[in-house]
Amino acid sequence: MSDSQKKPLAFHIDKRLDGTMARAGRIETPHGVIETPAFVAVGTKATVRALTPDMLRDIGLQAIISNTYHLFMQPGDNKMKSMGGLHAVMGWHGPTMTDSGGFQVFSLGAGYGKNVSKVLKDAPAVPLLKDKEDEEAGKPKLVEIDYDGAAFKDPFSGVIHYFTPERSIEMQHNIGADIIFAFDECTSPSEPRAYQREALDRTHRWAKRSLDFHKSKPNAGFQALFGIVQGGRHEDLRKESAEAIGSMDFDGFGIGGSFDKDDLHTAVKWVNGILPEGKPRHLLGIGEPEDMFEGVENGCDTFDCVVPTRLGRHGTLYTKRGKIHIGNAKFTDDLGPIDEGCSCYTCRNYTRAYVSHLHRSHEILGPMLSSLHNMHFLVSLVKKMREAILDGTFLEFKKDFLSTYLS
RNA sequence: GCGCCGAUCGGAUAGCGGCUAUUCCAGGAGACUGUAAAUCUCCCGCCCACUGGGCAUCGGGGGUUCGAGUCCCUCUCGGCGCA
Repeated sequence: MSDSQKKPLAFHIDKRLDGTMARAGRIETPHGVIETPAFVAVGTKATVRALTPDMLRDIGLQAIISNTYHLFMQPGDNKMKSMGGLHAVMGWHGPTMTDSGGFQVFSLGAGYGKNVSKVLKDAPAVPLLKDKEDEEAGKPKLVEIDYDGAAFKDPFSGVIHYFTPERSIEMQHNIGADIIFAFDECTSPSEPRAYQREALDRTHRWAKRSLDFHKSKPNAGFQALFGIVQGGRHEDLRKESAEAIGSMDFDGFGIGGSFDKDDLHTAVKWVNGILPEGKPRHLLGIGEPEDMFEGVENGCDTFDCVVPTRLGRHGTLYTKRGKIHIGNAKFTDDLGPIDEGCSCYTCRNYTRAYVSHLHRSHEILGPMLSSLHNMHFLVSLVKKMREAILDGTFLEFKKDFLSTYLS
């Protein structure tokens, strides 16, 4: 096999779960295997906040996803390349991914300065449109989107940087992750259908351009490119996107954009019913336990989310009985572990009272121990989903876990 | 003893005649889903028929004024200076 034909990634399905779309598999990358389903840690600026690679490896984390936009801004994609690439600078020698910067089209654009999440809870469509008008009148955006790409304004220097699909892929080649993503437009859930329609065409054009550019470079031999399905909360757009993106020669797929909390599973099912079965599917930015159960059951293989580290830094910790605010007064005398029966470093060595004290006194170890616990919780949870698929008990596991967790 | 400063919500502060007394910290609670996030929001004198309203309040007392945390007098306490 010549270099140009060499595959940067292989995906094997070990087991499918009857009656569902769930599967357990293995993604083979140049830096190792990801056993799926798997939770991927978000390491935006080439660091998983407050956690070292050793800590991450010890809890069984398999892969880290970094961000092209943020690494371009600082320290620069060329600098990343000259420093030896993502794996070398981070000291993480396992599989890696980079997001294309498409999410920042949303978070720094339509979502800039607003209280809008990509996952909508109890979302009525009408008030959102009103909010949109109010917001548009006031705050400036940091992103302007056009046919070819998106112009990002550096919030500190005011300098404008123009991202095109080709530029995003070039930067991701410089950064050097094992799996990279096509440049897409992540739309705000508050955008009307007409806008979602328009943005979807743009995302599809950009996907093709990302793919063409990628395939023209030798990096295609050792970096895998995933295309991203969009379409918001609309069934026809989601299906159309899955058809369009799924028919292109990507190594795998990302499912992005905004969802309704209540029927995330439906949206995922529409898409995964169409995407080719033999390629991995990554559900972008989704990471709450209940959402990942739905994602796995409906055919997603990998997930990433900021939630374990962000919540950890902010003092919200996962337990089998739901989330707790460790800084609350009621925990200051609690000599139990964060989560009864948890085997993580934090729970093996420290009490709720101590972790509470660390947060209340703003000690850096508080966010560290909390992020570690949360990451262990989610990584282990998805790993258990994998085991439950392999031994055929996934649906029971899901029921048991959620009945306690959501009570 | 004399003189000069100062005393504001648990702590630190703003306020220099005009309506609901500022901000920070501490305290209480909440939010967070491809990270502009070690961030952000709300509460923090008392009471109620709590999308509002009532009553207090700026060391104590008295005064000037339509109106005083703000001006005057006095007392108490603290700091500094002089004896």
